[in-house]
Order: sequence, then C-alpha cells, then structure tokens
Amino acid sequence: MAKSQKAPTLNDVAERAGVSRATASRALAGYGRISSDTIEVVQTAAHQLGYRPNEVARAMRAGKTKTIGLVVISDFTNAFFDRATKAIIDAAKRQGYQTLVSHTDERIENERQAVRTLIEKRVDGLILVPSSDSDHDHLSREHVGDTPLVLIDRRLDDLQIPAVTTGDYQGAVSAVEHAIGRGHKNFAFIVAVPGIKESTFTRPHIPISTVVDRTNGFLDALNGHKVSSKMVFCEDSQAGAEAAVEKLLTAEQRATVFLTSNNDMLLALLRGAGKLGIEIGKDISVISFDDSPWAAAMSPAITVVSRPVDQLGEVAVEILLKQMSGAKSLSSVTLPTMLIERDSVFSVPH
Amino acid sequence: MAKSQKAPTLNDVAERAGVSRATASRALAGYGRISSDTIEVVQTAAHQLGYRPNEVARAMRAGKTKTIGLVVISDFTNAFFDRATKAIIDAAKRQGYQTLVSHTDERIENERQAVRTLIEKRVDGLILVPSSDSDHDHLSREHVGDTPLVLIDRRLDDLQIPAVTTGDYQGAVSAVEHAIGRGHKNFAFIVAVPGIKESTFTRPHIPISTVVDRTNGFLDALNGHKVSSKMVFCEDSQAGAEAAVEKLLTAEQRATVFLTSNNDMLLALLRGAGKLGIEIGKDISVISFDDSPWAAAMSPAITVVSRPVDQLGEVAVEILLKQMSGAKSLSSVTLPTMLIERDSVFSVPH
DNA sequence: GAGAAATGCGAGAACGTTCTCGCAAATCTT
DNA sequence: AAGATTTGCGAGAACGTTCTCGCATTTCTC
Repeated sequence: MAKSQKAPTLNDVAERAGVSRATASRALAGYGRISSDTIEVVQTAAHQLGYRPNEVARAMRAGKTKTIGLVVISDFTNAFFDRATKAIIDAAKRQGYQTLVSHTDERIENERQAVRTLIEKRVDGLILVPSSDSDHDHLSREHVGDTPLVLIDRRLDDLQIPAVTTGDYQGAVSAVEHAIGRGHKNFAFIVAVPGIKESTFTRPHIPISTVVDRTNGFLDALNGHKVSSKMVFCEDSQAGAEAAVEKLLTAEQRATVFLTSNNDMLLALLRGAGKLGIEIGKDISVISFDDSPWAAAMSPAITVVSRPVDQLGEVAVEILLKQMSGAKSLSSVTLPTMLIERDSVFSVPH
Repeated sequence: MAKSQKAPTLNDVAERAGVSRATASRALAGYGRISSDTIEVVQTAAHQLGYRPNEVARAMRAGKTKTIGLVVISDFTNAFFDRATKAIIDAAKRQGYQTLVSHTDERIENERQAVRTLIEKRVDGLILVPSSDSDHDHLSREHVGDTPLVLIDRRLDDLQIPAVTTGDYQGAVSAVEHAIGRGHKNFAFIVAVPGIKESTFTRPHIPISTVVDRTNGFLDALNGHKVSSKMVFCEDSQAGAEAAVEKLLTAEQRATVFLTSNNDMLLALLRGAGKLGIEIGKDISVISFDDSPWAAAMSPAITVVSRPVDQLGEVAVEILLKQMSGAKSLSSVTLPTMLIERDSVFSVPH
C-alpha cells in the first residue's frame, strides 16, 4: 500500500464513509442539506484518516487565499517595523488570515519583486511600507490589479492609496516645544535619510513622507523663537551616522538639545557621546523618535516621541479588510504620537 | 466587457496569441518543444494582457506551494527571534520560497493551531521554536504527516526532529570563567522561565532546553571553585522580573557579578539598579545572553554572550531544504556562541 | 524522392476542493 | 390516499495550471 504516503483527500474520506465527495464536503464544512447521522459518519472517517482539508484547492476554487502579504523594510535597531509586523500578523490571524512577509531593505527592486511574487501567490491583500515616494509604478492599479493595498508609516501623495501613518509633524512639534519650555535655545536634529550617499547639513531630497513631516515640524515649531538650530541628514550606515554625530558634538557652539529621527540615530549619538565623555541628561539633552524598552531602562531614561505602533498595524489590517470586502476610496488615517517625558532633557538656567 | 475585472488567465493569453493553452504554457515556462516564433508571440500577448501566472493553480497542480511556515515566539525586547525571523525569511526567499509567519506568544494552544493551519495551507516545510519540551504531540510524524520540520533555538530530546541550536551550555561556561578570571567570587544568575507562575530561588521544572543548558553550564563552571552563587528563576512578566531583581540587589551578601538569561532580564536588572542607585560596571558587573545594538551603545557597554542568530536562520533553512529534497534522518546542529567583552565587568581586587 | 526521424502543437486529464442541479425518497398536506 | 413539499444525496462542472500523448507537418537520410 502506497496509501500511507499521500495525504488523504476528501475523496478518501468519502469513500471510507460510504458517501459521495459532495456529501463529505457538506458534512465537514457544515453547509447545505445534510442529516446529522451522515455528518457523524463522515467526521469519524475524516478523523480516522487524519484528514486535513487542502487549503490550496480550496483557495483555487474560492478565488481567495485567506492570506495577506506584508512588504516591509526591516530595521535592526528600531523595534518599530518588527513591532508593526507582529501587530499585523496577529491582527490578520484574528480575522482568519495568514501573513506572507517580505523584506525590502529599503531597496526598490526588492519592493518591486516582492509585490510581484505576492500578487502571483494571489494574496487577498497587501500591506506595504513604500521605499520611495517617486518610484512607485509597481503600486499603480495597473500593476497590482484589483488587489487591495494599504500603506503604512509613509504616504504616497500622488497615488490614491490609503495610508496609515503617525502624526510625525505633530510629534516633532511637541518635542521642540518641550525643549523650548525647558529653556533650550540651541537645537540639533539628526535625521536619517535612506538612500543618500553621504551625510550633509544641507537638506537633500527626502523620499519619505515621514521624515519630511518631522523636519517640517521641527522647523515650524522653531519658527518665531529666538533660537539657533541645525539639521544633519545622515546616510543609513552606522559609520556615516557616527561621523555626522561627532561633528555635531565637537562643534564650538554645540547644541544643548539633540533630536534623533529614530533609534539608530539615537544609538549613534549615544556611542559618540560615550566616546567623547559627554553625559546625556547633563551635558546634552536628548529626545528621540520611537520608544523602546531600552530607552526606558537606560540611565538616564530617554525622553521619546512614542508612536502607536500596535495600533498602526491593527488599523492597517482593518482598512485592508474593508477594502477586501468591497469598500471603495478609503481615506488615510493619521494616528497621534505622544511625547513621553523621562530623564534625558534637563532645564537650561536662564 | 466585464473582462477588465477578472485577472487574465493563461487561456486568455493563448486565445490572444492564437495558440492552445498548452502551447502558451510551454512558451512562458520555456519547456518542451516549441518554436522561438511562438514564444515571442505568446510573450507579447501575455505582456499586453498584463498576465500574471496564478501560483495557487500552479501549487495545486505541482503539489508544492513554494512556501514555508515559520512558527515563532515573539519577544518584545530581545531582538533575537525578530532577527532570526528576518534571517529565515531572507534565506528562504533566496531559494525561491516565501514565508508564512505565526506567533505563539509561548502558548502551546497557539503553537498547535499555527502548525495545523500551516499544514492545511500545505507549506512545503516548517520551522518552529517549540514552546514546551513535553507537550508536543502536534509535532509527531503522525500529525505533521510528511511535512519537513526543523526546530530552532530549542531541542526536543524525545522527538526525532532536527534542531538548530546555539551553544548555550558553553556560553554560560565562558561567561562564568570570564568573571572568575576577573576575581569574582559571588555570582547571581537571573533566569527567565516561561510558564512559571511566580519567581523562585529553587529550581522549577524548565521546559526549554536552551535554559536548561545555560543553568547547567553555570553550575558546572562554578563547580570546584570556592565561590558562592545564587539563581533566581523569573516569571515572564516585567513586574515579576523586577521584584526578583530587587531582592537580589538588596541582599546583604550581594553578588558582584550578575548573569542574565536574556535581554528582558538585563533590562529588569538595569531598571532595578537605576532605581537603587547601583552603578553597572562599578558596583556590580553584568553579563547578559544575547547581543544587541543597545547593549553595545550603552555606557558602560554590556559584556554579552553573543549567539549567531543570522547563521541560525540560514542553517535552519538549509536543513529544511535538504529535508524537502528527500534527505532522511538529518542530525541537529549546534552553533558556537561567543563572549564579547565590553565594559560591564570589572576586576575584583583580591 | 521515399521512408525515417524530428519538430511543433492541440486535446484532455489531473490536482482537491465547492457548489449548482436534479432526482429519489421521505414527510407533509387536506 | 394522492398530490405537494421537503429532505438527503450523487453527478458533474469549475477554478488555472502542467504535462503526457498522439497527430500532423516538416526536415533529415541515402
């Protein structure tokens, strides 16, 4: 008997139960007209054979895979996208969907390829964090067909795709206002910009709405106050960030408060300060975007602009599901950020 | 025309190219006997229609989904499983496989359900970190059928399943020896044990090989040396960990060196020390399992037992693929850990 | 230039479901 | 008790591929 090799099919169950395939299907799925006796017979037959429904066949027949795709950049240090990933996977599961995950490492070719294969796998929907605000042909309706699509963390202003983002502009504003309230007059903002070749003090093109919003918030909040400020736009590498940080820390008119646009930059700042013997919370103040258990446990604990990452994932799934069930022209959502005051911002005596 | 609604199928392509479905298939997949003229005709037809092969149908026909399942506990603080997840997804993609991810949150029912649905989705293989060394019926051959299965991070000694683990015993030994070399004579080991209800100083049943190995390594390395030591077994909650830590830190004969079994425990220790005004690297020494960017950037930087997490993922995928291609009775692999000496361990004057 | 071999292509089955029909038997009407 | 309705079930198609056959037609062989 080669029977023990292949997984038992519905046909095998039907045969053993002495009914037709159609009846077996009805008995197990519990639809249509069927007697409770037959249900029992079929169920025990299925159980004895160790029958597992073949979801591939089911998907083929139904035209739905009960699977969504997630295309995400994965950041090492920031827990942000890892957290978002978990939130999405779990929220999807709660609704009966499994999640196929792809990483782009912020490279557009990877994004393109990921979208392509996920669509070929016929995912019922797609959640994506776009790597570029200009290169997004592969996200057009023409290319994704009628696959529902939701963006997270970043908007794409020239495409009609619902996006779930966080209040980055407001977050930057609240950070600046907090520091101004504590008497700070000399600001620095360390901004990570994916894709640029080397760090610079002059504003480059920023391909990500999130970062644009934060810099705008920073500038606008400062506007009208008699303070000096400086932004450094860092390349993504650790070395680049550290070099830029060192330049800021050793400047003659060193800022008294430093904002960092994510945890990678915060870490670069921490390393740089450590190396130069500069104490956080005493020599300089620090506020970072994105909270993490680490930021809270350090001495001093770091004041952060916390973003609602779990909620971000949940809302994204929610909007995606709405789209799947036929809703048209869904609008984007911006979730509020929150400044968590800890010990890394001191008051400047005036 | 309702044609614009449905995704074009191979039939549509064939029709437009004026050939049969079979020929169109050959032309696109590039197998069998076919003239280069027809290939071109079919390819342009496919391109004009925006044809995307339906991988569901392909999977059904082939009996292979080109998809693997990953069942993992997800830890907030530790980057460990997030890193492993990324490594696995990327390694799988390199081999042409997509990855379906499920989180168990260390709960056996979730693990059971995840395995079940992944098998119903007919994944070609399964990578899993088991939550319990005793409750694993759902992983028996009887239940997973002939789906290849690889364990990571934890062994299951009474089941014949290949596991990729790290040298946790040796890691603990190297940490202890390092501290002994620096003159320490009073050790504490803070051990997270999933599943226990409350923290305790007496050894409970530990359902995870990784943790067992570490405690054994700790004990064995200490054996024969004239030192005192204490282990605290922590429940998984943050509050539980902190309470246990506080007890250790305020003990009259406080240890001079603290080992922590993961980054969550390290954080609990950091918070506790911060609260009590105890300085790491000065008042107490610290060594933690698992490296992270944070541990390296802090002041003082934390000495850690680093585990090769990327390699872990890659090897797991490799073994899984071997199993998929028919290899039988693969053996388990243990990857070496490495002690990274930083600034959190001081020398005790004798 | 006649048979042999090679080439290109179409017909049709198969993968494992679900679901629409239609038919027989059982149950309900009055 | 005879028609009307309900109930339970089986036959068969469909989802979109791939692949095995077999049949023409072309190209090779001497």
